[in-house]
Amino acid sequence: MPKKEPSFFEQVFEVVKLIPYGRVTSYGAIANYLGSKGSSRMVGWAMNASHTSKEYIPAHRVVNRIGLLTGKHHFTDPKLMEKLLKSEGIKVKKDAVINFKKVFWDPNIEL
DNA sequence: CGATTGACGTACG
DNA sequence: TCGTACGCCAATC
Repeated sequence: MPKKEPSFFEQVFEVVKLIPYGRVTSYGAIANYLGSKGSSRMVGWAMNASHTSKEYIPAHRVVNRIGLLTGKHHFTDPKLMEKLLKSEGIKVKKDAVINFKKVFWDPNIEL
């Protein structure tokens, strides 16, 4: 009975999948885009559920507001997150995104 | 159905 | 400037 309804997660997934190559965004930005600004924790929850999602969610492009890779430990391999980001031209140093402000992608503005 | 959790963010001391 | 406390809201146990 594949009766799935549009849940909070799907909205987060959609936005995350819309993140362009070589760009990153923050949990708060997504939460704000969904209208629930302040509920940044929900975005984190959604990402956790992304593992169960049928579609691939580039969660490595989502970091916290300071550009810190707080969610790297939730990946199959912690170093995978940095590797993917570096692979997209994003420099990562000590679990932090370099030039975060420059590569930051805000759905509220871009969309 | 109530309590707990959670990959954040902001406020306050 | 740094550390701690609280709020957000939905999902899971």
